[in-house]
Amino acid sequence: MFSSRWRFGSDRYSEVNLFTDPYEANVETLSQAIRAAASEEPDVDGSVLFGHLKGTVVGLRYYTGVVNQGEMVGLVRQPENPYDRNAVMVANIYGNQVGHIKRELAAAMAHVMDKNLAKVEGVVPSGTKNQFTMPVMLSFWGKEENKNALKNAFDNLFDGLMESKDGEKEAAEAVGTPLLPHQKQALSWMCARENKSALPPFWEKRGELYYNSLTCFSAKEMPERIRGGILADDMGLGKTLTTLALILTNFHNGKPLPVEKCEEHSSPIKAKTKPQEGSSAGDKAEVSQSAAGPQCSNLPQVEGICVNTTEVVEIVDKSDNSTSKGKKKANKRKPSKEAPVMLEDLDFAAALGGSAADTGLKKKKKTGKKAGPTQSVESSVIESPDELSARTTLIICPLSVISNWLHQLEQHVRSNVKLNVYLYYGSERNRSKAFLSSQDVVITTYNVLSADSGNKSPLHSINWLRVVLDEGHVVRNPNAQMSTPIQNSVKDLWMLLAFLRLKPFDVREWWNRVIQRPVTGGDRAGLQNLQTLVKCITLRRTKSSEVNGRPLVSLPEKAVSEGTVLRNYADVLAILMRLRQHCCHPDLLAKTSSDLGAAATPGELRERLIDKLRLVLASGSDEECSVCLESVHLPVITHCAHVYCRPCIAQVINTEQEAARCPLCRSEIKANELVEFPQEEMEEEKSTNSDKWRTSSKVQALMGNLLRLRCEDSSIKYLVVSQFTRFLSILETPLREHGFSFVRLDGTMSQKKRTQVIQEFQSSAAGSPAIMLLSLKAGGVGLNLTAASHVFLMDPAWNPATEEQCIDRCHRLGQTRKVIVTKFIVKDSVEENMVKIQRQKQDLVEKAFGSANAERKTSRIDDIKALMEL
DNA sequence: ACCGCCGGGTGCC
DNA sequence: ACCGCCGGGTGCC
Repeated sequence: MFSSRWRFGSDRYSEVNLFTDPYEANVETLSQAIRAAASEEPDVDGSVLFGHLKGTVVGLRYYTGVVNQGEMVGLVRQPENPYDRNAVMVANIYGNQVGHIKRELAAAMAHVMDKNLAKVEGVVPSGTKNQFTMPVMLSFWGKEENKNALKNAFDNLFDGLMESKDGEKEAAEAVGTPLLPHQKQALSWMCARENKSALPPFWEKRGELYYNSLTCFSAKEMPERIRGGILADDMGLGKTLTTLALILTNFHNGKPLPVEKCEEHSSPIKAKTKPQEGSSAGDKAEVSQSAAGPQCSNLPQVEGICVNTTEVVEIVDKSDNSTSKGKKKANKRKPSKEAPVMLEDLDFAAALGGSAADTGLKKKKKTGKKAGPTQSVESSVIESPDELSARTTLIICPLSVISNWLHQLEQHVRSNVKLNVYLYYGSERNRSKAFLSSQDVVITTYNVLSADSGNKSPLHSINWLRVVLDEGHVVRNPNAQMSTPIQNSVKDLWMLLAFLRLKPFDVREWWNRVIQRPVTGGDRAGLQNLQTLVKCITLRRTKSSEVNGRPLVSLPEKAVSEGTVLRNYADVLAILMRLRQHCCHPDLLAKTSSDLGAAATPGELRERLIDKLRLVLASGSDEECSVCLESVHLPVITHCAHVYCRPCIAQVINTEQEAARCPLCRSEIKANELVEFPQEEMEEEKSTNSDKWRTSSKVQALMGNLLRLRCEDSSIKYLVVSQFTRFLSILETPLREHGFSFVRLDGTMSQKKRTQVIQEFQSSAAGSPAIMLLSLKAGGVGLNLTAASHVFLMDPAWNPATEEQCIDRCHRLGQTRKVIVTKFIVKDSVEENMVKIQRQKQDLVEKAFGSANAERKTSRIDDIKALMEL
């Protein structure tokens, strides 16, 4: 037999036996009791409203009890329930069972109800006709002194729910840009990470002790809670915007940053690189009046640690695969259904923490601290001015992204919102602690941070509200030696965890013993633990992630902004290509819109990819396919702007069963997204660009040589070789002008035409062509051009072997003369570096004979590094 | 429940 | 295949 107690209203009705006789006389009594309870002030005994929580009633189909919209329901503990000793039964006002509180929530409520921490009321706001589940709004009432105990109980019991990553949160009004769904998710998650104070991963409460299930360590004191996390989204998903939204939305306990609004349309951002003249009194004027100190009594105040923070958000670009690509298995329990619970739970926590909880005021006349009815919530949170220290968010980032932060602040903060932003940079930076801590945002760089170390540094002595580490991978252990990428990643991770002060892994020894060594030793459990750990504190989405069944970003963005300069090396190639073209002749520069970064529509993207492809193809250049290592055949370009032979990349896509990735940058690639060069444009390309002919230094150098040599010996024949067929076209003009007879051989010609041209050139008859304009990669092996004894290489190739081959076409059996090769290299240009690289390659081939081909795989990227002198 | 979750059937391209 | 993927069975506490 169940004996249950209504925990409703006043104590008079606290003991009602629901189950002895549910359908008889008691019904009347019970409903009367409930009505009486509802009409009565529940706080006659001094109870206050702790907060609201939205829950779910499940199992409706098993019971007959019905509820009307807006009706109250009874919540009855069922400690004897054979399925769950935490069960909380839901009954309508007649005492008929409606269903049960969903299991996870019931666990929390059972604790609260059994410990008598609060009385719980339930109202069903909607969905009363639902077949399976219905929502229920729960409110918690209790004695002021129980508030903290209740909060702790919920924090721990909701540990699992809290980490739900599926909830969304709207940004504060001050954020002018609407957030995308995945950004709202990130905001929700970041707020939760900051506001909640659940136990860190692997910690649980066992009786009076706190126990770590990994280290088997137990402590009387609660382990320090970690209030930050790692937002490890892919590039281009809006980490900066989301972080700005966080700064404005979650000033404290889920409340937005109190910001001053001004009428005029002045720039909201006052990023002051120059220190303010005048005294600290002048500095004080920067503090807006409504900038009340937060209630930070429950925030840990730690002194003397390198980075002194209460709340930390880390932003890294890509967490390493070893940690983020966890086995699906570990994903077993994803409480997505609980998302609304979590959101409500946030409000609940805010209500618990807030001294003048607005929800409370609505229903109750609040006793004690009297808040005037016209007083706004913002003005009611003003606290002592010495708490100002926790107002400021410190953003640390590489120098190169400072402008991005400032720009995004400008762009996304409403223009009528006055946000104090200070750029803590440059020798004249204002080091006043009072000034800095009066700012809303202080931005600085890692270099300034390390230069500013020591006691005098304000960066280290201010109690920041939160610290944001942008490009977190920059934070590295300075003692770290070169090691494998995986080991480095695990080390990086340790740095981040230590920064977050995740006990006990902030102590290196524990980290090594429990995580690092097992993981590097290939221990499965170790890896599992690492994954669990990272998953607890990390939110990571890729561009292929989906929100509500839709991809995070539309296609064009996917190809854009993918990675660093070297990773997106097609851009570098394109630039180098232009430099090389410019060395030959200014008109070679294809007139392209070319900036891949600005493509807005798939159509535009395609246009730009074709432009890029045009650059690469610009005549038989020796660009090679990274798959087959030969020059590209049937070239296609991926959305990440890398060029391959179509058959090669098709094979890659077919071989990788799941999502195929670009061999160069690991972006996801799809067969139907490969862009090829449209045939018509190929022709059109040829005809354009011949308005006015002009010369170039290489043209003049070549003509000078030819004219001089013609005087010396008119019987010599010449090969003029370039990678750029358009350059060959340009050369035709002065050759004709000076009466040279020439032929041309390039890759576009049919086999028949080639044979004809070669025969013409090889002929020793009088009037036969003296010059062949030859595209570097034209023609196959076996091309016999022994008639030529002088080769002009107009532009250097990446691979010396390509040039070698070309020279060999005339330097072969049948050649009677000494072959002379002339290379034209523009001084102080990219070409000089290319020649250097060619020499190094030659050396390499000579030293490591046979292994040259294996080396070639990575060589192009290394070439670029060398060219850039990286 | 127009879901999520589970476990069985199944398996190149 | 000690997988992934598919589709059917299923569903509170």
